[in-house]
Amino acid sequence: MPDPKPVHTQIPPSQQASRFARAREVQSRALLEDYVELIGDLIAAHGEARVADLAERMGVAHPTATKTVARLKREGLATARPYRGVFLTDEGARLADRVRSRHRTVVDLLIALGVPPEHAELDAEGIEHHVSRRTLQAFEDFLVRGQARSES
Amino acid sequence: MPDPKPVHTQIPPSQQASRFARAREVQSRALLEDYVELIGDLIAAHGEARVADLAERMGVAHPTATKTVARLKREGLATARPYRGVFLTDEGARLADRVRSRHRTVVDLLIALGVPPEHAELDAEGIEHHVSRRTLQAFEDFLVRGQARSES
DNA sequence: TGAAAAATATAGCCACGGCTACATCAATGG
DNA sequence: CCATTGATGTAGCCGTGGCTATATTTTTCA
Repeated sequence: MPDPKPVHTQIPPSQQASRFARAREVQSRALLEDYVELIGDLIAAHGEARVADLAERMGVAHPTATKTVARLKREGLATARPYRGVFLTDEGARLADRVRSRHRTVVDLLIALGVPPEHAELDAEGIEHHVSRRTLQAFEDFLVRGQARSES
Repeated sequence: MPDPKPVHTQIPPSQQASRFARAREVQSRALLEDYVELIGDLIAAHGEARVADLAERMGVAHPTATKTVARLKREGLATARPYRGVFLTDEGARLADRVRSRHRTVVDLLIALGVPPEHAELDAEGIEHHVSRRTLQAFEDFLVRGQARSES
């Protein structure tokens, strides 16, 4: 039975607005993060990232992938020459590492909480982008605590 | 030091694509969920939900709120007559309850993991929409376990 | 009561992220 | 070696979700 208490109206409107604003801002970065991570993975696995592979793995048509790559270039995260593969800038590579690490932490946390692994992957794909540094730290601390306990 | 192992390329492309597809699908529902919850809160607090209040609390201009309300009507979640307030259909009200309850669970979980409350609210606003039934259940079970321990 | 103010609606713009259809380039193999 | 095929790029459409500017309706109060 859900508690009908109007949680949201108990805080100042401006504060609530800024929460939503942040969520929107995160959302606009999420796609770039996913692409950057995927590009990094493909380069590590095959030495290059082709637009066709990006499209297939993202589950979109290739013009969509091309467009997003253009945006990555605009944002200084990737480089690409026509009909050649896509590569990451230093900044893009750093972002890819952070994203990959955060992704793993989120998945590990969900699994530690009892979510089945495949399910954890599914949910993590959306959740991860909204996990701030501070929250990520809390996740890592929790995982370390759990590990210490299981080792004792 | 981030582990360079290409997690993402170790699974079949089609499976990876469906994860992203799901995340996109969730995203398209997220805004509706936020509005429905907010409308429910405003009605509970003030007896009605005005477009101006929705806009202020969502942190958008009011034409944006009007447009979203139109979409809520199309989706059968809300009703509204011009220059009158916005109200929820039965389906909208049920959704609002589910969303509100899930929101609280996510916030409680984050706090239980050591995230400062205000920070928990901030991150939860984005995370909650991606928490599936299965994962939500795991969160609730974890919270119950923690409560049982603190009571003993 | 009727004019000013506030709330709401409408029109039209933009960027993003999907898509299909079509054009162009590159790689392969007959 | 060049023609076909596959990969990539380009054009142009759509819906969403922002915005500003302007019209309209409702409310308020002098």
